[in-house]
Amino acid sequence: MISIAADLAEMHPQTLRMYERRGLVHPRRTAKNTRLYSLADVERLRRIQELTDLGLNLAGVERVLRLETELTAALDQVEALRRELAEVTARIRDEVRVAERSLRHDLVPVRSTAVIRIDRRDKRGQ
Amino acid sequence: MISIAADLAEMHPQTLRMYERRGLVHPRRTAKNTRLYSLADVERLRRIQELTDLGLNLAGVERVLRLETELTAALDQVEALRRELAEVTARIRDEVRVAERSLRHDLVPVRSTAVIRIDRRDKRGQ
DNA sequence: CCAACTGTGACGGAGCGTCAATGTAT
DNA sequence: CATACATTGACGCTCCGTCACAGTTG
Repeated sequence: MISIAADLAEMHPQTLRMYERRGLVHPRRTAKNTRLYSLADVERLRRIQELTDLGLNLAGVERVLRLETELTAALDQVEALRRELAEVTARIRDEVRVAERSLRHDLVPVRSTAVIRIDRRDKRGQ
Repeated sequence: MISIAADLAEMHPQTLRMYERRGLVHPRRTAKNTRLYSLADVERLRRIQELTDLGLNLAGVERVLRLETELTAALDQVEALRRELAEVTARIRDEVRVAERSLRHDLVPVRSTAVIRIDRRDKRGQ
C-alpha cells in the first residue's frame, strides 16, 4: 500500500516512512505491520509536499498544519456567528413589525408612547 | 542600535541582518543607513527565536507568524461577534420587558393576544 | 585612531531526501 | 525464486548561524 500512496503523492516510499516516524502522517497498519494509507493521508501528503516545496522545514510543516486547522475552525465559527446574528436581527425586525401591526390594528385608542419607542428601536437596530 | 537589539534578543548581530535580508524583520533605517530596532521588532525577534528553537525553518517561521496574526484576528472577530450577539439578545429582552410593562400599565383593557405573543418570543430567545 | 556600523564570502553543524543493504512474508 | 514490505546506515545537498575580512562614519 505504501508504493501506491507514494505514487499518488509523487514521493519516494522512504520519504513516507520518514514522515510517519516524525509523526506527520499516521497510516493504519495491517496485521503484518504493513502501512495502509487512506485517501485523507494521501491528501495530507500532498499538502506536506506543497509546504516543503515552499522551503518549509518538517517542524514548520507540522506547526503550520496545526495552525491551519485552528484558523479554519475559527473562520467557520465567525461564519456561524455572523449567520446567527443576522438571523436574530431579522427576527427582531419581524417581531417589531408584527407587534406594531397588532398594536395599530387591535389597539387603536392607545397612547402613542409605546409605538414610538418601538419604532426608534427598529431604526437603531439596523 | 543593532548591537543593543541583538543583546536584548540574545542573538548575534549578523543573525539580525540575515533576518532582515529574508524579510522577517523590518527595522527602520537612519539617514546614514544604520538599522533602528523598535521594541516591537525586538519582541518579534524573540518570537522568531522561540520558533527556531522549536526546530522551525526560517520559511516556516515566516509562514507561522503570518498564520498566527490571521488566527488572532479571527479569534478577536469571534469575540466581538459573541459580544455583539449577547448585546443584541439582551437588548431584545429588555425591549420585550419594556413593551410588556407599558402594555400592562398603560393599556389595561387590551386584548391579550399581543402580550402572549411577546412572551413566547422571550422564552424562545434564550 | 578606535568603536560600531555596513556589506560579502566562507566554514561547520543539522536537517532532509535518496540510495543501499539486509531481513521477512506473500 | 521473485516481489513488496519492513528497518537501518550512509551519502550528498541545502539551510542557517557564526566567523572573518573590507569599507564607512562619528
